[in-house]
Amino acid sequence: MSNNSNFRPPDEYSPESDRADDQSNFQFPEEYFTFDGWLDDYPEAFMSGSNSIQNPVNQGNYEVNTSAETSTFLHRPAANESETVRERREFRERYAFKTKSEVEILDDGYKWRKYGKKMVKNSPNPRNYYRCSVEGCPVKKRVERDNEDPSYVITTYEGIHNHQSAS
DNA sequence: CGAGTTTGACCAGCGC
DNA sequence: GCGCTGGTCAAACTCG
Repeated sequence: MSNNSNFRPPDEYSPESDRADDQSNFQFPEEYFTFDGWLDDYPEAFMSGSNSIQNPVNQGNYEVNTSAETSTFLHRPAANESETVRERREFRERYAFKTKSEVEILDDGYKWRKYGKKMVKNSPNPRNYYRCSVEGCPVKKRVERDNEDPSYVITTYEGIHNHQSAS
């Protein structure tokens, strides 16, 4: 089991190994990190090529590949004036990643319990809903395959963990 | 037997 | 209202 207090991005996974503590077969995918969210606050750090960005969701650090060729933003936030405070807050607590992976169960250092699955419009792929299995922790995530390129998995985190990495 | 998953039903928000 | 859509519930089921 890992006791890493920092968030570990979902790409820290290899199809050969689905255990958090078994890194023997670990290898980064060629394009291993993309991220969404907080375009207002993070583009400079992102574009400057720094290797680490503070994760606004849980205050951990992501180790990121910030090269322009391999990084893209997903779901640019609506930047209209009518955006309400509530909408803005909701957005800030939501964070999405696109990861090249053959499997959808990505080990990110937390333990998740699946609670739903849904076909979504305009996509042949189902969306899966997970909740952090730590009691009282409000964090949820959604996992679905990229409609455009099914070799990618899009993981959307929502909420802030009220505990350190579990499992 | 307990924990997690599956799956259809249910619900709430939104646009018409 | 009404229907569509996305999100959640929960009973039944599976698996270790």
